[in-house]
Amino acid sequence: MSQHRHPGASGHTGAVPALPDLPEATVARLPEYLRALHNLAETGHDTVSSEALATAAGVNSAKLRKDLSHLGSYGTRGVGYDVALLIDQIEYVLGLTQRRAVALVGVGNLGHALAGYAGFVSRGFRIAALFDADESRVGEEINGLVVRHIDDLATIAAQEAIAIGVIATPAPAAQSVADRLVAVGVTSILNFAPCVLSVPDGVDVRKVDLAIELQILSFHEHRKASLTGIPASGPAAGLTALPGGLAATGTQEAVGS
Amino acid sequence: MSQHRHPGASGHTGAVPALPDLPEATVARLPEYLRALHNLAETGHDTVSSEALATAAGVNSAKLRKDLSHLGSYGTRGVGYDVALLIDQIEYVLGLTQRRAVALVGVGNLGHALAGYAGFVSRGFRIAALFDADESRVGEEINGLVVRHIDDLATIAAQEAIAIGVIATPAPAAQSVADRLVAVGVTSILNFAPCVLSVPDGVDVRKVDLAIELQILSFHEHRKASLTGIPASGPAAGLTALPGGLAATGTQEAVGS
DNA sequence: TAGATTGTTAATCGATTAACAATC
DNA sequence: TAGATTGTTAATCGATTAACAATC
Repeated sequence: MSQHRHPGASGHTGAVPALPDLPEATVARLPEYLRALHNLAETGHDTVSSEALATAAGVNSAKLRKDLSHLGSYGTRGVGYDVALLIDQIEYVLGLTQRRAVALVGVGNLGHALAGYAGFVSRGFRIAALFDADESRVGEEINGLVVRHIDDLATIAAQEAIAIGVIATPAPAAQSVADRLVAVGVTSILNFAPCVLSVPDGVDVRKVDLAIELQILSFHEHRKASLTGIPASGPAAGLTALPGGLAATGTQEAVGS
Repeated sequence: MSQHRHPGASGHTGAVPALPDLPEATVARLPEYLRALHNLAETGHDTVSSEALATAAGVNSAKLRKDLSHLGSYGTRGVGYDVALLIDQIEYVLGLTQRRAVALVGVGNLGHALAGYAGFVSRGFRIAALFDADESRVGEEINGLVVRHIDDLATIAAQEAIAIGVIATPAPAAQSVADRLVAVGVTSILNFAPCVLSVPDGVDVRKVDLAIELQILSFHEHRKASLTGIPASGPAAGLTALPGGLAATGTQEAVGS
């Protein structure tokens, strides 16, 4: 991840070049492009067309070009995009030129797994501290890190310059944990607890609710069953031919592998 | 979860009433309303206004009323919504009147945690089978279920009427697992592997990528730092006052707790 | 030059929101 | 009836998409 001067920085007065005001939908797709680009780089490609990159990222090429156009113009007409340059660009925009420190709160079932998740480390982050409110878990070592008591959050947050807090506690504890994270200056929270968090302006919260994902899929199962006229309780309904046009959930489109 | 006849079922000819054609954005919010309604029911409320329910679900009331209007009219003007009735309604639409069987493939770090995740069971699902390709993991018992070899998928899928497949394998294995799931009739897949899956029309895929969530937060951290003129590497930037209008990420809005 | 592919335009589509008439 | 709150309308906003001029 080399530092890369941002080209959209015009006559801005701040000490740091302002980032382009990217649409949220674009921001959410940039990490997917980045992942696809790393795959391409590893397989020896140094140039890629919008069509090929779009396929690898599971979007259509018009959307990809539109998204990239918000970053500035980094393609070459008639040729495509330089893979290494585009990686640098996207990593710069996403703020991945520094490895951000993550604090994980709640080392139960899910928290344990997250603490050991290699993808966090390989994609730009550093798990800097683990916390729990349960004394019986404090002191346990997970993946080379010792679990601290949540009361030590302030001390450790200052030491480690925590940029992002991850909440993996039960729902009833989550708001209190969020309040503590905000109090020590954390302005980005990833919440795995199934509840709504109340935070001040300027704090970003993203929520991942595993049961909700299944419930959304359940709706589509139910809908497919009702369309084919097969009773919703019938087994093996999935083997029946379906009318087209149902595949897209807004999450992924079918693409050639 | 009582069976509830769907009111939007007009003169449809199929054996099962057709579901209303809900906007995807609405479908994605219904589970959040359902969770909030269950909380309300548990705390003794039998009626709720759109304003109160919206707050509990982290959306504004206009959006909530609009969403619910797609299901039909279940509120009473001047009074609000009947909590129990609305729970039945939403559970019906989401297809949660039956407990759907889930097959989980990949019992590594994350898969282990998912296999023990209580939220799946408490919110309408049944983990019916665990699979792995690694012989050393086959036979292990997790949460009362024995891990089977992925080659046994066809046999067990037929026995258990698997409705949803969850992929928690490393990325290189995910496409092959998806192909196998589709081959045995699974038409809904939740993918935790960081890669794009190629599936036929009629198969729904939702993707959860934990690193992508952090990268989106990283973008906003980077952006906040650039706006305040504080170098992106400076610690404790979060304690600085920020210009307003930055809180919403499209994922959650600030609400009173 | 001819072929390929980007970056941009403009049309379309879907989602959000405020306001308020309907109505309990 | 008066007050409260829904369901719907219409305006606005943001995202998607196809098409193609620009240009390598």
